[in-house]
Amino acid sequence: MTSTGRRGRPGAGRTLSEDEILDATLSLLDEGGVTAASVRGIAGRVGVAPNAVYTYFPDKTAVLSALVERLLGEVDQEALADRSTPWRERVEFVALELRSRLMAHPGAVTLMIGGPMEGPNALGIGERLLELLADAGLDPTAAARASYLLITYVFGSLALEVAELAEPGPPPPEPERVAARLIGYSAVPAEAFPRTAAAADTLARYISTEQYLWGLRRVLDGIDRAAAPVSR
Amino acid sequence: MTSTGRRGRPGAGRTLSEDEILDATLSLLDEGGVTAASVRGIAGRVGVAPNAVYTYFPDKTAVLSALVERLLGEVDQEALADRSTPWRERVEFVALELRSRLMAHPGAVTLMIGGPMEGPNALGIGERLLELLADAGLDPTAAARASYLLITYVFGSLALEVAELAEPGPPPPEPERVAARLIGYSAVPAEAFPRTAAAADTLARYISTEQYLWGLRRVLDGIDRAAAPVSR
DNA sequence: ACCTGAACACCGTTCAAGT
DNA sequence: ACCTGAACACCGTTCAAGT
Repeated sequence: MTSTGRRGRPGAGRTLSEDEILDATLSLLDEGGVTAASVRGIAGRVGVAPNAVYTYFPDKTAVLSALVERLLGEVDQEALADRSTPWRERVEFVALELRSRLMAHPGAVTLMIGGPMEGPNALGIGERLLELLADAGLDPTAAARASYLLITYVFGSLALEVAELAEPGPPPPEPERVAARLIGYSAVPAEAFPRTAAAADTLARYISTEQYLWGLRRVLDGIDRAAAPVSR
Repeated sequence: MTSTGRRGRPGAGRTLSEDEILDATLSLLDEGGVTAASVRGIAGRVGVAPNAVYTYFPDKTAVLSALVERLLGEVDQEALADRSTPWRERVEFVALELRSRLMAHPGAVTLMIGGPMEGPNALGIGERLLELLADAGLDPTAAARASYLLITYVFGSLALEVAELAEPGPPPPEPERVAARLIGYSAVPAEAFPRTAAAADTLARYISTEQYLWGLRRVLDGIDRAAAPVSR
């Protein structure tokens, strides 16, 4: 086949692309977690010497930041900006979308909270959020604070949810139980921590999508109350 | 001086203690960030061969987990359990305490969210939180969810706050500006993201302790509303 | 311009050997 | 029981050399 074969390199011109490197990085991340996404591993997967990666990216963190930006590009910013639906619904929709897209790549969540998100996609989402909160009646100061609160909640939730799977090899197939295990699902001594044991049981029964939405709605309630301090 | 000198080892018996290893780990974490807290670095600091660490801990993650547990032990659980003060004030007090104690060791925050917190101190704090939420009138299911929400908020906030400093060498001395920088303080193109640029300005002006408390109070408002769905 | 081989300064962990 | 030296299988990154 006349595909872009790695063999028989034509003496000049690039045999790779930034996107191919990001593809390889993401697949390694999914298969083996954060530790598997090494420069040497990436190079090996695309069939190139380790240092060839540095032709495309200045260093490893640049590769990972670019990957984060690409994943954030999948978020539907128009849904966030659509004034025909109530602002709370828009937040809930995008929060759920962000969760499902990112939990498909648990290793990437660790990367997101590990560094600042300052690419155009990250800034775009933040900007839409601020517009939306203005729609909700918040003054600019409250909107700034509320947007930061929402970002904190969403990424904090995902970080805690992912923490349990972060450790060995490929991620286990039951992300729903994570929230429960985080507060000690497996082996909580019920004598010493009776309420914790019962709570772990509760959170194990309710799937974590429900928990995620419940928390988000409490946050939105709090923002709502701040938005209308007089009219009620 | 007849201090516990590392030289002239007495042929038998331990020259170290778990606590000495944790002290060394914490100081390395504070001085050089997460990457500086290596097994070889720890061993070097306590004056021992790298593999001697494995006499005291099974592996590196065990060292880090023990350190996390020790830091959580500094939290005043009695303040959380003290029924003579209103439940919201108790949460705010401990949330502020947790923030000041952990932001003194930014590298440790990364460790906390990186893995499950399941030591006795972590479980103890969770248990006190559940008791407190029962005091607030929440049924066990709502209390389980609210406690998870509060944990998410506190550690999510700290994780985002610390993300900016995580990168090189010793942490910069201005943790107050971090929140602002996180959403692009440094170089937000105001033409493309006008609200973000203005919000960054807002968050830069208000110190992040205020932002932290503002968010916490929105969360508490939301929980409060869930606690009393009928009586108002 | 892009890729390679070789090297540098690191990792965490294991193992056989010494006391 | 505790520590050491040496080794193994890795890292990210740099540099001189080749096309």
